[in-house]
Amino acid sequence: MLTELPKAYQPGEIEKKWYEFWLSQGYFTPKIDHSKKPFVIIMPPPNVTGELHMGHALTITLEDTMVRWHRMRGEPTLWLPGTDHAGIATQVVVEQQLAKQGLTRNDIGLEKFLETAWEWTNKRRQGIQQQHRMLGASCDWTRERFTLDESPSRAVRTAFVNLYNKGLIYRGKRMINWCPRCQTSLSDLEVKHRDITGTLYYIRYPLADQMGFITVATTRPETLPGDSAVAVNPEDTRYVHLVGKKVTLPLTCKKIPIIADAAVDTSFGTGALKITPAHDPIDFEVAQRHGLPTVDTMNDDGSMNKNAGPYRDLDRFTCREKILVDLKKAGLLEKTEVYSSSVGYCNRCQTMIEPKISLQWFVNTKTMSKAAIEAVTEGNITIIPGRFTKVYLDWMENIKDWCISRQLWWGHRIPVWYCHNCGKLTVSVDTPRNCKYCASRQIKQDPDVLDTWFSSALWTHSTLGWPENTDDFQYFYPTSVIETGYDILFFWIARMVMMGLEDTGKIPFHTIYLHGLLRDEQGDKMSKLKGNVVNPITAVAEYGIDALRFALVTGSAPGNDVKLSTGKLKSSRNFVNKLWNTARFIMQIMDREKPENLMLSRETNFTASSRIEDRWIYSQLNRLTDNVAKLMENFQFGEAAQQIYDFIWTEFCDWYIEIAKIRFRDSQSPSSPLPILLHTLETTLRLLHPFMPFVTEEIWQNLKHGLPLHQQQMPESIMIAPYPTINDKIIDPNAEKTMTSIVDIIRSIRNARAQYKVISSQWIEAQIYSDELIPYINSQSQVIQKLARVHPLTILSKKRRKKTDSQSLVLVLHNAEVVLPWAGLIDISKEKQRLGNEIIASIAMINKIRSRLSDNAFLTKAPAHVIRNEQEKLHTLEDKTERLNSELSQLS
RNA sequence: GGGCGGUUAGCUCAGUGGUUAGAGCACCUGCUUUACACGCAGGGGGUCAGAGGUUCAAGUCCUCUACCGCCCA
Repeated sequence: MLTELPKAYQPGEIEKKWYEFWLSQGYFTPKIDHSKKPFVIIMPPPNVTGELHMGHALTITLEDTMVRWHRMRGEPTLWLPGTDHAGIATQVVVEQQLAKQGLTRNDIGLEKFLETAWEWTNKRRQGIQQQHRMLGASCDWTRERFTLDESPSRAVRTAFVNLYNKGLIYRGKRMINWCPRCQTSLSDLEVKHRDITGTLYYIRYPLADQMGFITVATTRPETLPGDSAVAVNPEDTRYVHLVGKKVTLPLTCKKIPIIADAAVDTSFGTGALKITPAHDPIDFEVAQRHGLPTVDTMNDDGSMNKNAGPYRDLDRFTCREKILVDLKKAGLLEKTEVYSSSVGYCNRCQTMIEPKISLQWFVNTKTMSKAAIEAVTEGNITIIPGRFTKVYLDWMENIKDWCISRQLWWGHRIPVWYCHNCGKLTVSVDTPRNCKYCASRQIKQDPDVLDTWFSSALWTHSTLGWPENTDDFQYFYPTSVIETGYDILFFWIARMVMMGLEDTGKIPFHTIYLHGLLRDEQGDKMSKLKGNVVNPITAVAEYGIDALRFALVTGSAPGNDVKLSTGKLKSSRNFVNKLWNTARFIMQIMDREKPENLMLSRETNFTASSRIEDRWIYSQLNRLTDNVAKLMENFQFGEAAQQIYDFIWTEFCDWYIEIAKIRFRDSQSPSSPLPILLHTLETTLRLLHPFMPFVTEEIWQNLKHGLPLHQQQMPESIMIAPYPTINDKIIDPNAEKTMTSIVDIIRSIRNARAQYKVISSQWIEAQIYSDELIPYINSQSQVIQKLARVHPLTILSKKRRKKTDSQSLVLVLHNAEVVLPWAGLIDISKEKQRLGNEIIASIAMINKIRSRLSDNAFLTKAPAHVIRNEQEKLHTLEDKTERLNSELSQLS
C-alpha cells in the first residue's frame, strides 16, 4: 500500500482533501475554556472588491503559522476572518458596471444602487473565502464577519453615538481634501503627496486707488476668482506701505485688501501671496485670523461655479488655461518660472485633490491618542519590529482631527437625523421616529456614510459582539496579536488602538506584528524587468500551497519588504518533495519490517551504550525543538522554518538516513533504526505543520495508518496533535562531538577522492589512526566504509602509525589522521603544497588566537566560556599543526 | 524640510556583539549509488557600500558620507 506513493509530491488534490477534512471536523472553531488563556488573531479584513495578491498570501501564511502553532500547544485558538466593504473602491466598481449600461448611480437611485452593490459584494465575498481556503487558512468560518453586517454596523453606530455624546465627534466647516472624481471628502491619510514640476505664475494685481500693482506668485491661477486678500509679511519693508490698501482682483471688478500676516514667507515668489480661503489650508487660517470672506468657486466635480463669474462651468484645468490667456491679454502675467511643489492625489483614483472648505463630521483624536500613546510607551502593546514604535508615536503625538464623513452611498450611514422643525440633531443608535427635542416627525438622516476605516477601527471588538457583552467578547477580548503590513499602521492599527481603548477601556491586542510589503507588477519595476514577479494563483498551481507558504516565511524578516523569486519557490517546492520522499523511503521500509519495529521509539529508552548516530539524531532533534520554540516565541518564523529545513535535509536525510540504510542492508545488525526513523519523522512533521500544513498532514496520516500499535493513541489529525517540546535529558554533547568527528572523517575522504578524481565505483584502502575516538570509529566502521567508499579499512591507535609511505595521502583531522595509500596516484609536490597551505592557514589562526589570549584586557573582560573556547581552539590547532608538520617532513 | 529602512557571494536574501560570515538559486567537476535528477557527492566565489569611533571583541553598537527606497510635512 505505502510503496504506491508517487515519486514526486502532487499537491492539488491532497490540499483540497485535507482542508475539507479539517473543516468538517470543526478544528478551526475554538472551544471556550475559562481555565485556559486563548490565543486570538483577528484577520485584517480584505477589501471585498479586491483580488488575492501576494500580500494577502503573506498575511495568511504568517497568521496561519502562528495560529496553528498555538493551537497545537493546546491553547483555545481563534482566528477570526472577515471582509471589508471598502467604501470608495466598491462604489467605483459598481459605478463602472453601471456605466457599461450607460447609467449613473443617480439614474437608478440609492435603493437600487445598494441592491446592486450587495449583489456584487456577496459574490466577491465568496471568492475571497475560496482564496483563503486555497491557502490553507485555518480560520473560524463560523465567526466570519463583514463590516456591513448587522452586528459590526451596530458597533459602528454605538461608537459614533458614544463619541458624539462625549463631544469627541463634531460637525464643522473645515478645510478637507476633496476628490473631484470620487466626489467625496477624504482623510489626510487617503491623500498621497507627489512632488511635481509645475509652473509658478507671477500675476500683477493692480492697486485700487493709485497707480501700480503688487505682484503675487501662485501655482494655481484658477483659484484667483476666490481670492479674498493679498497678504504680505508685516516685516517686509518692500510692502509695508501697501498694507491696508486695496487691489483690484484681475479679471473681476472685486476689490480686496492687502493684509499683513506673519505666516507669509518673504522668500517665496515676490513675498506677496494671494489668499484664497476656500481652496488652501494655509489661506484658510489666514482668513480666519483676519475675518476674510470665504469664497468657494468650485463645484464638487472640479468645475467652476457661479462665484467664478465668466469662468463658470469650466473644468478647473481649462479654467486655469483660460485665466492665463486672459491675464496675458490684460498684460498682468508678469513672468513664469519652473517650480516644483508637492501636490496631493487621491489614493484611490490618482485624481488631483482639491483642498476645500466643507461641512463634514470629524473625530477629535487628540484626546484618544493619549491613551494610545501610553499603551505603547508603558509596554502594554509591543510593536514588532521595534523601529515602528517611533513611527507610531510620532504620528500619535502629531495627530490631527479625522474627517470621517464621506459623500458616498456604500457604507455605514451616519446615525444623525436633522429636524426640519427645530433644526436640532438627533444622534441615535436605533433609527428614531421623532426628533429627540421637539418630537417632530419631520426628520431626515444625514445622507453621508462613514469612512470605511472608522468601522475597521472597531474590528477587534465589533467582530466579537461588542457592544453586547457576549461570551466571545468576554473570553477572546483583548486579542493577542494583530498582524498586517506596515503600510496600514496609521490607517488601521493606530486607529484600532485608539478606538479599542475608547470603546472597551482595554487594549485591543498586546502585540502588533508588521510584515513587509511584497512588490507586484505595479510596485516594483525592477522585478518586472527581471521577470521575477509571481502571482499567488500561478505560484500555487505550479508549486503547491506548502511551497508558496514556506517560500514566503523563509524569505521574509519582520518589517522587511519581500521580493519573492522563483528560485525561492523552486527551492521550497524541492524541500516539500524532499520531505515527501523521506517519508516514502521510510514507509517502504515499514512495509517489509517486522511488526514490532513499527513503533515510535521513546527517546528515554536510550542508554550510553545505544548507537552513537541514534543518540546524535535525537540530540539534534531536541536542540531543534528547543530552538524552534524560542524562535517562534520571538516571532522569528523565518529562522525557525530555516532550522527545520536544515535539520531535515542535512542531519536527517544526508546523514542519519544514509547511515540507517547501511544498517538495513547489514542483516547482522542487531537493532533496527526504524523506530528512530519513525519518531524523528513524526516529530519533524509536527514541528513543520504550522508552516506546511498539507504535506505534513498527508504524510502523518499515511504514517499513522502504517503504525498498527500506535494508531489508537494518535489524534485524528496532526493539526490537533501536540507541538513537540524539548526533553533536555536527550541533549547529548558527547554524541554530537563524536558524530562530528565521524562526519569529518567521511567528508575528508570524499574530498580527497574528488580531488584525485577517483571514480565513485572504485573502492580504496584507508587507515585511520586515532586515540580516544577509536571505539567510536570502530563502531562506525561499516558506515565509514560505505559512505566514503573505502575498503579495506584499518583502524589503529596512533602509536601504531608507521612512517608514511610516499605513495600515501595523509589527511590530518582534529582527532585523527586518515591515510590513503594510493600507489602511483600521489603527486608529491602537489601534496607538499597542500600540506604547506594547510599549515600556513593553521598558523595564521594560531597567531590570531595567541595574541587574543595574551591580551590582558581580553582575559579580564571576556566571559569565561569565550576564553575557554579560544584556549581549546588554540590547543586543537597547535596539535594539528604539529601533526601537519610531521607529515610534511616525512614527504621530503 | 523631518524621519525610517536598505547597501552582505553573479542573483534573491538570512544573520538578536563572541570560531575562519551563511542559505537558496546560478556556476564548475563527477554520479541512471534500488527515497528523491524537484536528487547525490565534491568545488569555486565575500576588504559585509565608504570613512571614522566605542569595545577585550563589530557584518552586528555610535557618528558622518554616498547611492537606492519608503513614510511624514
